[in-house]
Amino acid sequence: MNYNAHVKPGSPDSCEAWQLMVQLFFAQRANLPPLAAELELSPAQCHVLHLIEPGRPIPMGQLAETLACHASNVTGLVDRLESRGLVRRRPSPADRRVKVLVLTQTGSRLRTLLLDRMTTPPDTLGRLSVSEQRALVRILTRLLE
Amino acid sequence: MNYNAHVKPGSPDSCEAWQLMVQLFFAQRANLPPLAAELELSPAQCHVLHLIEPGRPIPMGQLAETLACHASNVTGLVDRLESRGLVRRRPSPADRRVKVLVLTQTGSRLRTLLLDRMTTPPDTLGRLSVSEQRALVRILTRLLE
DNA sequence: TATTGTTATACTCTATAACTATA
DNA sequence: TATAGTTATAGAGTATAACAATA
Repeated sequence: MNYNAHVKPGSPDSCEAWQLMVQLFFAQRANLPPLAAELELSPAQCHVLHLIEPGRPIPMGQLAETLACHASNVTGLVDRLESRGLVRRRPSPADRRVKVLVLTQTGSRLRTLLLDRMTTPPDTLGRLSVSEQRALVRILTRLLE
Repeated sequence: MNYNAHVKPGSPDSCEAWQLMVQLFFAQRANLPPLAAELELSPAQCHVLHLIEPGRPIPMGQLAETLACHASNVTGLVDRLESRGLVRRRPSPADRRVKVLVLTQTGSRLRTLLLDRMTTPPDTLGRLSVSEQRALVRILTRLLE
């Protein structure tokens, strides 16, 4: 029998840190629906809007891959965003099978509003010292590499 | 005209830190469905399982509040978890309108498995120094207060 | 009367399978 | 043949409104 079967990789400190991250993730998960509803968006639509950067068309397939969902979902998701005038499908010049997504001006404005609301830090973050806030920025930057 | 209407509260550093957090949140949002599918759970069911701690019965209404969703969702969510033998509804002794949720032994084991997988830190976290990992633990702890 | 949870309904999200157009 | 996206279908997640049981 392999007694190491359930030994988790990672140092004790990194495990402890990630446990706290998971707490934050679930808290944020509950946070998104009400925030999205204020903008008359669903959480999934927020995710899509977050991923389409202004001036950076993205193929639908790449969106499906980043969302880790089936391509058929993206069709409906984009249908609804397009019917609201937030995004547009454009044929890709390189490969006529591919459709790329671009934000409309309305979509771009709503995206800015969304990100502005989402990235407003909670009060607890303001209670950290400036040096702690900078340490957090440095650490998170490396986590996202 | 109020030119401060769109000025975001929080120091520049805390805003920058929270922008990075939002990046992590969306990355994790895409991460959950495949992880949940391995355990034959949905993301929402994972959230519920995370919130029901073993030996700590929780009223359905409180679950709805923490999930920030309507009470009627919890009915269906719990229906499916109960039909799989993961949780049980129990009448509350204090108020007969209230039903509290408890994990079954199977549910408790699956919850442990879920949290174990979710809290396994990504490789990028292991690349931080031990002192950085400890700083992160200290900071996240205060964020969650 | 107010509150907890359920039911009925409608819409969105999601995966699977079959399809169309293009490569 | 293989790939990108769509359509059809079914099940899960979600909100609203009406309801039953209890407070």
